[in-house]
Amino acid sequence: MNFHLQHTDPGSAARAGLLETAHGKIETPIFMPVGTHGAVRAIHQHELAQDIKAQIILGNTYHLYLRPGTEVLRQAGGLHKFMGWERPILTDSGGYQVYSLSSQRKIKEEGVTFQSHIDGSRHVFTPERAIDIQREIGADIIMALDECTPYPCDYRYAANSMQLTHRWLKRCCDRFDETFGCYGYDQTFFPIVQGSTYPDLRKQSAETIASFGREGNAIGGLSVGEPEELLYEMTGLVCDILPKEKPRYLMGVGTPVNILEAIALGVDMMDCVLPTRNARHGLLYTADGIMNMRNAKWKDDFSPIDENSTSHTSRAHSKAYLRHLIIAGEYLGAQVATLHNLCFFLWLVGEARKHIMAGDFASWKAGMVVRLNQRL
RNA sequence: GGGGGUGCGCCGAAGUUGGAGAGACGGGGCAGACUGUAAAUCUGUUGCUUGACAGCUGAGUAGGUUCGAAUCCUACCACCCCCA
Repeated sequence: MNFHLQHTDPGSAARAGLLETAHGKIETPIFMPVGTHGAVRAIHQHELAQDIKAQIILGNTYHLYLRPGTEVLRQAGGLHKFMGWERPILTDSGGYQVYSLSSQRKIKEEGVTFQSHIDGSRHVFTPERAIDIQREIGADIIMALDECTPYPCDYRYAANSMQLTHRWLKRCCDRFDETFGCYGYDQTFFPIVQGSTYPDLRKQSAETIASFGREGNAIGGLSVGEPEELLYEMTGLVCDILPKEKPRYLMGVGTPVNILEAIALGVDMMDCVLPTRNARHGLLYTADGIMNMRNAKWKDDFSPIDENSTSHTSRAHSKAYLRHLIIAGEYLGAQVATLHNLCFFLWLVGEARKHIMAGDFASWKAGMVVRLNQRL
């Protein structure tokens, strides 16, 4: 992997860069659609590439390990071939499931024991196993196994959890460094900063993670319900410590405003289920605010869903029609809405990048945030 | 034409040996939530008035019996079933 900064914004910590992976280049800052099971819900790979112009997508180690399983992925020649996606993929390690499936897992020094949400069977994820599975999935960027702490989280727990994540990181690195990609191309490995919402822990974690000297670094444990001020405070604090010349990935963020604020703080990569999940639930993001398509006020509004969208279906179909599809529970409603939201998120980071290159990101962002916060 | 049955909420549907229904449950409607996806999910609300307390109206229609009726009686109306 290779990363080089192309431009830094004079009015903020924002930067534009180019990330090169085994499956192609990524222009940063970038938003990465989430495709947990080897599919971005309601979107086909063709649309993902041609319409949305996604440059990289996510897969999930825990979910892909349970289904279809590493044996199938190996036979397929890796996730890229299995799903027919030739561009970069990043896999989350399962660390988020330590948080989201907290009721059915146990954390020990050795690793995490999960009870499958599918059939109740027990599975052990050690740091080594998480790396091995991600080798078999074949993602371009693979993540350390961490514990994504919940919010709120008491100091003592946050500190102990962070130390455990750091010890796991050492084991992940060792395993990664003594193994190779299964399919003839290189993979890269990102460690993850934790420390909950405690500045001293975040600082300690960021310094520890930076000391490992990996090719990129991630910030985890945020956007789990904490106030946005804390999200920004922790992100800014950590970005100031993580090396400038390496990509920074803020995990699980966020809303369009969150994304612009994070970019301003020096974040290069983000992912979030919000554009896809909310689309399925009828919530659309536009440059002029959010629209709840289920609201009765769209019932007879035959104007385009969003005349400025880069999504052709958002320009071709009316708000009234999309509302009808969503209210009627038609699959097409989820497809059109998801296509819309992802096109918007990719458009937004693309614009952010243009303005960073042009040197007027900060002022452009200030105006956009006001527009984005509107409710249509 | 004769016989039988049913009739309350936006819809379907509980409940009554006569004793306080704004009335389970489901659907629909309206609104909200969703941030490294156990989510095409979840939550609230859904007679009228009030910010709330509270009050008002309400069991097809009109009468009757009774201390008291959605529940019993009579007539009428509507719908369903059977016979002709």
